[in-house]
Amino acid sequence: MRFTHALIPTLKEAPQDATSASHALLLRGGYIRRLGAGIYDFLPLGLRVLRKVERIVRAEMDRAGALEILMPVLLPGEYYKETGRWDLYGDVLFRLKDRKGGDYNLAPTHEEIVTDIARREIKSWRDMPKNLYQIQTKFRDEPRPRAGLLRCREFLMKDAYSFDTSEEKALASYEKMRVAYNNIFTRMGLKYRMVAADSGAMGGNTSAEFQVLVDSGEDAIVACDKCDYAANVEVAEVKVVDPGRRAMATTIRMMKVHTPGQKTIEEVSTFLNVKPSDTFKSLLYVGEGSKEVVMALMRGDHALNEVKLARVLGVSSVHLASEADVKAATGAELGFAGPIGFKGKIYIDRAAALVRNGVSGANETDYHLANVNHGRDFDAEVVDVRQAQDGDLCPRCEGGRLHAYKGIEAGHIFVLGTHYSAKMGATFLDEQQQQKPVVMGCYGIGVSRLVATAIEQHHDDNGIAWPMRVAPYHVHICTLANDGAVVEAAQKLVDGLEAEGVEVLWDDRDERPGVKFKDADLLGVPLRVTIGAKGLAQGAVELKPRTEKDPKKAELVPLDVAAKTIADRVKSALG
RNA sequence: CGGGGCGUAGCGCAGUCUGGUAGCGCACUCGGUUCGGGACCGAGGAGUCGGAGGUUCAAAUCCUCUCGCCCCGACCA
Repeated sequence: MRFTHALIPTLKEAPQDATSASHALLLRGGYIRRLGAGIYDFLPLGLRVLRKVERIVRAEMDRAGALEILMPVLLPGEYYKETGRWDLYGDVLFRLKDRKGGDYNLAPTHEEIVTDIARREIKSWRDMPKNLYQIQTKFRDEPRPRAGLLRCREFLMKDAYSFDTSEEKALASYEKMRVAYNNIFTRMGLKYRMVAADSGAMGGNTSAEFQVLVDSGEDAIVACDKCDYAANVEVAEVKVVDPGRRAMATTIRMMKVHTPGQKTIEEVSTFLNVKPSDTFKSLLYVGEGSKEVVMALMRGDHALNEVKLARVLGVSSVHLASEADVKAATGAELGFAGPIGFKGKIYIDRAAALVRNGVSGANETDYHLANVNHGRDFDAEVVDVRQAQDGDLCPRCEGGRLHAYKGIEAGHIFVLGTHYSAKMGATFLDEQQQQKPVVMGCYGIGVSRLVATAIEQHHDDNGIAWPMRVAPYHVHICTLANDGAVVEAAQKLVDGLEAEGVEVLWDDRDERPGVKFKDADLLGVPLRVTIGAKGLAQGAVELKPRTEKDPKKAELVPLDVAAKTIADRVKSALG
């Protein structure tokens, strides 16, 4: 493709509202344009990348035995009403009416629709296992679309659904998808971890997320450096470590200390010259739908995991008590809450329960208590509500340590069980002629999100650096002059490469070299070939991988073998 | 939904406080000189100042309403 025939509107400056790297580079490189909040046009280059991601996903799904279908985006409202998600989904669901006033919604996901297919077409145990998938647009009226393609209101997703006769068989289908997903992320050239995840509102039990590791990621995950344990911090297990101070005398008298204005753990521990791990952090929480303020006591240097606390309380979610509630519950300003004298229910984290002679708030403004001991000075229910953090011992192996990573969720696989099939009457007859609900699994990959994710992981100050398999073109040729020899050499190389199946972008614009190099770096095609008088004088073209930072490090490739050499380089990168 | 910010040419911005007939850089068009990491000179084209209403002799600027967008939080199969 000649640059002058293409539509690649690059920008020197990123639009001001693009804050993430992928968003800014996709806009600057002329890959996408914004049409509205969370709604984007894919320009030719962007579509090429999207199609490449799709191709990889499709190939692995097909290889895993899944069958591609296409379900509509415009859905009669009855299906979501049938499972209750018409209401459950709330404002995230795009709803509309047809001319007769009938309810419709745009598909945010397709469990209902695929389950409808199953209940009509899958009748016998002989019909399973089956796995149906599609690559289709999804619509979600997100509370807050952001970061370009990372969180859109309209986006492209691959969603697959497995149907089995039993929980065990469903696990086998799930396992197949796990393998396929690993293949997909590996083929895309991404660094990722499969992590244990919260199943959330999907229902079901077994689930794992595929997190692409990038510093700008929104999800916090921990992974062991020794074994394969990895989890979203929302669900990460923690190992209780006995600080070895249990034997320490607990006979030291508790005493009140004046700590004017010292509110945070850091301030208090510095002020009293004690380690944060020898203090208690008293957090006041309110469960969803409750008015009761409860106290969660953490070791000073530990963080609380709200998902775990919600589970302990048996509620869907928890939130920190308001400042007014804290004052009412403790009779003190924020920062001086403590277990002693607290009227409400107290939960203490397992690690905090081991603290000896610790410091806690006194429930009195400007005062703390020293030499506080659980069991001696106050009672509390011992629970696990701690959030895993970097450096923790691995809960699964001996000696491994957890490291914290930031990730972007690019895929999620679930065993759904019979949640939808039971509700919608998707049943089959088993060998004993028993009518049973099919056991389902669902497996999603954010295809358009993956485009952005790949950039988040593969870019530098100058632009994108695509992995070969998802790059819009394999080779970017920059001709530095419009004279006969250069153009002739370029045309020959383009022909030679294309004959080998290599995708070539030829910057034939009448621009200065600097402009072409800057744009080449911005677009991020993996291999750049420079053809100019300098190289041609030596009978060669210059080859430079996008990832090579030093502009002088180009490799001279003799003209007569250039097509073959470069094509081989591309093929080896494509595997 | 709570908090903050922004809407002026395709992009980045100034002008708004203190009302006086819209400007800069890049991009674009034409002419010329250049040509190995975002060249230079000259001449141009391009704007309902987000929208509606109001105040005023006069509104990008002041007032009211409204729409949109971004960020933080809440939320996120």
